[in-house]
Amino acid sequence: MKTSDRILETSLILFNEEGEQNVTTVDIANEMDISPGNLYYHFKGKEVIIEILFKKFEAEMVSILRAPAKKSLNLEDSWFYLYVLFEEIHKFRFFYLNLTDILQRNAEMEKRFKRLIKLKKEAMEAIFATLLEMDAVKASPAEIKQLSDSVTLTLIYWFSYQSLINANERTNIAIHRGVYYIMSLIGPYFGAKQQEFYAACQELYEAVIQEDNTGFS
Amino acid sequence: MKTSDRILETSLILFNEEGEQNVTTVDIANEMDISPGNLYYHFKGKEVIIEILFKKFEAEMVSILRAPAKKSLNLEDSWFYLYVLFEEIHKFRFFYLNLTDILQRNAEMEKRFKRLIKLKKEAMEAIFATLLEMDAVKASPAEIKQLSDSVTLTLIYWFSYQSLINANERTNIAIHRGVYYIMSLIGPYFGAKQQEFYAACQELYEAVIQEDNTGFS
DNA sequence: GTCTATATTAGGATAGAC
DNA sequence: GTCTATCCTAATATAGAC
Repeated sequence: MKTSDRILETSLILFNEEGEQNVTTVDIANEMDISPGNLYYHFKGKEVIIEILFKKFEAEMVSILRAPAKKSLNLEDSWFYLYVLFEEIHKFRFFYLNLTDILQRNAEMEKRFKRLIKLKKEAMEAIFATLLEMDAVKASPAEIKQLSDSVTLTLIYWFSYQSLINANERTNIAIHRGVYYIMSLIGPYFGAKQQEFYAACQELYEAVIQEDNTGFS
Repeated sequence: MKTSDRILETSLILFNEEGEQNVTTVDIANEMDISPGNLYYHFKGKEVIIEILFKKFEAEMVSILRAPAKKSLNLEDSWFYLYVLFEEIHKFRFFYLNLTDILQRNAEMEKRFKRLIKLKKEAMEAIFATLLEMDAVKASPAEIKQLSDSVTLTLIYWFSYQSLINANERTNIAIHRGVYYIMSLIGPYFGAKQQEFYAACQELYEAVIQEDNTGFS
């Protein structure tokens, strides 16, 4: 594995674990057992590393977000899709945990991140449009807008919120909780048949959290 | 006005406007036309200033959050109460815009902030309990828990979210949007009569935002 | 209480040998 | 490509005169 790739990988791990602000270029170099000088040979500095990590994240996220527009998702697909989204965000969570600060420092990244949010909202609207067509969900256009907004907000801040409410909880559980939280935002708008699905998910959710907590998953 | 008070006041303003991390002790001193040395005569450093500001915020917030437990709020009161909460949070928004970082640096503050969130959630549950009793809202205990959670999350991250979605918007509008957003979370659980109130609020909301945008408010 | 001047430190960054 | 040694800068903090 090339040193430059290892730098990116190590940076991402450290940023996620310690918080971007608490990780210096020297920390990254130490973790890898290379010299700081070597790190600077590969990248101009920390800011550049962050930018490259952002571009990776952006590329992955865009390809995920384009999916619902291409192919209609049914209720089960949509549910699974939320897991994919949460996992992607968790993979680059350092970014979300210090959003204000990171974006304040980099106007270009700010612009692109905001575009990403717009995409997110549009993906949600596309999903709801499909669910509406299938009569899985019953809601007015205004309610759809509102729901998409709620889901988007939740996706952005879920892990921050969890670290306040359920600190040090396992990733899987945090994600389960997130998916279930979003489900219950949509709950009131489900059709009669989907209410059953929702209730089933509720049971599943309780079970999974129970299981995860006992450490047997 | 005493210098030490002016330091606190100026710090709060600068923190809110520029972001805490972008404001140094020298910046604060410059803004006040005093020397950095003078600032350090009054406070050991920036961290201490932040702690004192937090304690002020905490005291104000606790007294606000205790209100619903003491006195039952009807629907109109609850709506007004949200404004009060949003305004208080906005007054100390620098804190919320860099939560992860600030709390990471100060374990004591982290503990107390988390306690504050718990209080917030309890206040919400108290409100919903009252609305439930008055038949203004119809929801299961699980749904009440979920709603309180949603409202709490929204209160914490609303201004962060707004700065991503509607940057540089006027405070009043951001707060109106926030209150309306929360209303629409509760919307599906309103009783028939309250639906009317909700619809009226919706119109009011549109009007106020229109008015504010034209600059005539 | 307030100032000026200066010390300390940490993090970011570069030069030049190997 | 990698290392060692060193520099630069910004932010924090203190000493001592007034």
